[in-house]
Amino acid sequence: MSYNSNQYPATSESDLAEQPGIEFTDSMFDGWLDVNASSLVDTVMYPGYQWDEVDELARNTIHQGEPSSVRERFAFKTKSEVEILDDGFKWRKYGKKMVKNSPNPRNYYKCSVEGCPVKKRVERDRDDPKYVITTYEGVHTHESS
DNA sequence: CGCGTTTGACCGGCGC
DNA sequence: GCGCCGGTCAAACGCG
Repeated sequence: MSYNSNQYPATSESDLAEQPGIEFTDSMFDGWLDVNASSLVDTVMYPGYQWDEVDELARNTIHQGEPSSVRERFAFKTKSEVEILDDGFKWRKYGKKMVKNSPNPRNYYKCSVEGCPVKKRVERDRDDPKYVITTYEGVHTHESS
């Protein structure tokens, strides 16, 4: 599969809106925005919520998805002081880069479970530093620890 | 020792 | 090619 590097990973709300195959609805700010489940890129936004306000079902959806519509990649953002959100998995940081046109670094993490291919990256919204943008990639090959 | 972080090097894709 | 840019590697280091 291939991705457009100009549009992924999303680093702001407008970037998300520009991703191909994504259709936004008026319910964007009501909770999960589940878009175009058949797309390779599922994008979910959860603006303005603290991580611990995200309900259990939503958290599970983040990491496992439905077998019939596996979520390969998606991004969401939360209003948060801290960037390390406890999502129930163990992560090992393996990189940190400054990104163009943003004063904030992007951090790269990989799931520490042997053989599990899942990665995530975390960065602050360049337009509104109160938000943390988290992008997950892949599906765990195991249960959360 | 075992595991996680830090950090500069390295690499591949792409536009010019 | 060459340089920019984003992503990854890995050696050194930190810490329980």
